[in-house]
Amino acid sequence: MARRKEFDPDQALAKAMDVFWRLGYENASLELLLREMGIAKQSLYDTYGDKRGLYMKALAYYRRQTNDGLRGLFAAGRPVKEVFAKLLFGLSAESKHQHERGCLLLSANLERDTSDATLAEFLRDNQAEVEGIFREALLRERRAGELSRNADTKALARFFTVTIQGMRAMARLRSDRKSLEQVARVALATLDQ
Amino acid sequence: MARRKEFDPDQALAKAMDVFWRLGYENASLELLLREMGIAKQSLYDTYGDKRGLYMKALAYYRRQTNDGLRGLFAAGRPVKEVFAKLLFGLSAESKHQHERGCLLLSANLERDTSDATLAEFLRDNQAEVEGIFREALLRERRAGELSRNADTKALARFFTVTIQGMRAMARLRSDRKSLEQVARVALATLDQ
DNA sequence: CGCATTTCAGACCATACAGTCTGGAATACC
DNA sequence: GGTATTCCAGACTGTATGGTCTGAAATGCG
Repeated sequence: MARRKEFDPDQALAKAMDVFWRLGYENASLELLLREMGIAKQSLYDTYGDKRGLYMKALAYYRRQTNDGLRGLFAAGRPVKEVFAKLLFGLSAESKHQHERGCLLLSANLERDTSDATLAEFLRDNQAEVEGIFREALLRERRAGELSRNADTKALARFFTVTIQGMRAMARLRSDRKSLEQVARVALATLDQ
Repeated sequence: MARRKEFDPDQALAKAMDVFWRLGYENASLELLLREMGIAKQSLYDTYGDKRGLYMKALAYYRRQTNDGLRGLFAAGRPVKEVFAKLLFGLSAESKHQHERGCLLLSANLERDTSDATLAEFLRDNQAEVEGIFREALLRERRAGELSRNADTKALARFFTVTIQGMRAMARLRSDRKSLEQVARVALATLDQ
């Protein structure tokens, strides 16, 4: 029988995610990844395949974490507008450091080679998932009569995923809470029709 | 005296911009740049400094072109909402190829190293410029009484720069005209208050 | 025409980096 | 305790890439 791994694959993956998040795929050198993960090169290749495999696993990890968080926010049964407000104002109030990191998946989308079909599919799927979370919450609210009967829940869900991405892009450049909150207020007003 | 350049620096720059636009900074190899620009390596270094210099000049070129276009759109004196509609629906109707290319400056923002102060400053400046164009148009409209007296022009201007960036991010992934138009409609509704 | 100067072309160099190989250490089972 | 198996560490390799150097060609002015 063999000896056990000396590191926790999930914990090391979290570290790798952190590096990719800070630096992007290209600028995250294997050397730095290994140092931050605290494992040997061979262990990385044994456990995650190659750099690309590690990257994809890190993206999946991030996605799961983020979307579970979203589901938690909307599950509480609070008014949807309140939850969106919490989301957008929460984003606005993040630290400069967090603003600069932005969203790992948004960065992945914009730095990716457009011919990378696997990654594109993964990101498309994620976008659909997020839209689905938003849409279900909006539908619940509409059924409960809290939202206008003819509100277009699909359009609104898409609109908010787009708005969040736009805000993340802006925040990465200009970590200015006031400006972000201005945008948030305008966006939230679309729910009062 | 010396001989003249055998190529048009501006035309070659446009070609370089095209390459960066398609592939991003990292993936645009010097070899490909030279091939597409149709010049020799030494000429590139003589004319543009180095790869980074060429990149920055290409970004500036793109910015000038894009923002001149924006100014032209808003200058015509048509109702601002109509112009924003033209902008957002125009974006929605672009080809898949155009959607995949997205916005060079948005990509630059998201693939950049966060410690790159020069590039950050350039992009911040551009964002302010775009917001300024939007804001002036909104102010004109408000003075003319076409827009609610207490409309927050600064907030609206920011909101639309954010929306466009979000839509560009989404379009890069999912070139789906209908979805984009849904988002555009929700966003445009913020102007009817 | 001839010279000074700049451009062009491509060989050349240094470096960074992903990925592989090798040898030794640790560990679980017999 | 011995042995098979897996892990760890780091040397090594091949390659791609940005950037420099050298020499030759072109060109404008005197």
